Amino acid sequence: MKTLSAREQFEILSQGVLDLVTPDDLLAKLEKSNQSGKPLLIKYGADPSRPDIHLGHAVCFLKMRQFQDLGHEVVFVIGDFTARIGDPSGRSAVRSPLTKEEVEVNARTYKEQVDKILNPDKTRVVYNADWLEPLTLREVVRLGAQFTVAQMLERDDFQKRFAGQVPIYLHEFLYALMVAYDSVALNCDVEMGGHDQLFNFLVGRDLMRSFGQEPQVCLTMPILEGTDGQVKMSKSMDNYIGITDSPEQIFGRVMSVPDEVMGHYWTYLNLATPDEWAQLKEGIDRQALHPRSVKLDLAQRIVSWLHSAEEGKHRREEFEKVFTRKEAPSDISTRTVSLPLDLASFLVSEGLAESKSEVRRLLKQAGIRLDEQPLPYSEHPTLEQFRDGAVLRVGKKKFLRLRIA
RNA sequence: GGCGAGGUACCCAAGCGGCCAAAGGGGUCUGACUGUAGAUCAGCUGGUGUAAUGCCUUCGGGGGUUCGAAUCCCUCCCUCGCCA
Repeated sequence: MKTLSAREQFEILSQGVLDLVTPDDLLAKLEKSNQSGKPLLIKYGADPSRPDIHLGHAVCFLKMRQFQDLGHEVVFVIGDFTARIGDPSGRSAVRSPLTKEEVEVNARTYKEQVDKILNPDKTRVVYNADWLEPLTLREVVRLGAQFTVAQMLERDDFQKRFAGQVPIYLHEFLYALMVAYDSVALNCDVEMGGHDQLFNFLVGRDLMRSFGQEPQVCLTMPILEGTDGQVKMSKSMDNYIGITDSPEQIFGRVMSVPDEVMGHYWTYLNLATPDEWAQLKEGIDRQALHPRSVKLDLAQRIVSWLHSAEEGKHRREEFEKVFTRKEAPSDISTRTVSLPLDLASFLVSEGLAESKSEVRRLLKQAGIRLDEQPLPYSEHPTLEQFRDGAVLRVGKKKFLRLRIA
């Protein structure tokens, strides 16, 4: 595999990248690696407090996979030290510290998910507590002396919070230093992540230099918007598509992505080259292609990738059946009930509604249907009689088949 | 340490003794229209339900005043700013 020249590798690796600091450094490192036969070390910092990996992360992982396919090695740095301190990095909510056990469980989950995309043989997992824990205060202070407060405040997130009078804790500055020190401890060649991590990466670059190491190349990938098309994909915004989500979920979520950002899903996730996407886009623009069908293709591709081609095909058929032709899905779970049925309690216990009040609300708005007939509102909704095997539908997406005991 | 401004529901934010389960945005959810998208329009958005100006939980925590407190008082905790 590793027959490509440094220049050829560079061409592949620099594709789709958002920041590359600096291209020359990367090329030089690739050349050196080619000569010595020693693979480059690609660092990726993983946050063990959030073990759910979604398509936003996948953008980076796909790039890392390319590195691996060219013979290089990926190191996952599990930020267990950081997680056990509790890191508010960015988000307004200060995260609560995790126990050692929680970190371990999360790290394992993390690895399992990552293996869906990366080559497990070329993926190493390390824990940053291994080198951060033994640091003495003296050493920490010396790290701090490498940077000024003004430098730290350069970070966009800090700036915003400072201006918005939102607290910034002192240890958040240390957090950037710790991430940087990880690079020193590993003496890595490349650090990868989302664009929002660029600041931390650059700190790492500086710090490595002051430790007399060859500074790392900082490589960031564009940030994939969440399914709302507004802000970056993240669990906390609930706009994410998890790579271990069910095929049905993935398909539905992809379809809910606004057209405007669909191109990012195609290109960032390597499902189409920029040229290929431009063609699709052009087809949509002159109405030769329906945007819905392009999105259906996208959803099918993503499900096929994360699950299987059969699943992708099946999900597409199901989707068209349920939402285009308004039929019930073929695989609805079935409940056997006895009459008369107290609808409110039933829906709550089945998890189809949050509370009985919500059931009443839904009824008032004609949001609950039995065999596609909206059920009328009543204070105590009760089903006296219905067809055996009737389909109960709550809102758009929740279905349940009812059998009479 | 001193002075000042704040802490309200999922988020932002009004309220400053009863008409407050708490205005207004945003978001979620439902319906219409659609391409399960977006935009638009309409509605809903604490729980319970003997259906009601009911009961329970909710305006940072605790205590108090009052027939009655998100609103007044005391105390504690937290955040922001200025000065040191």
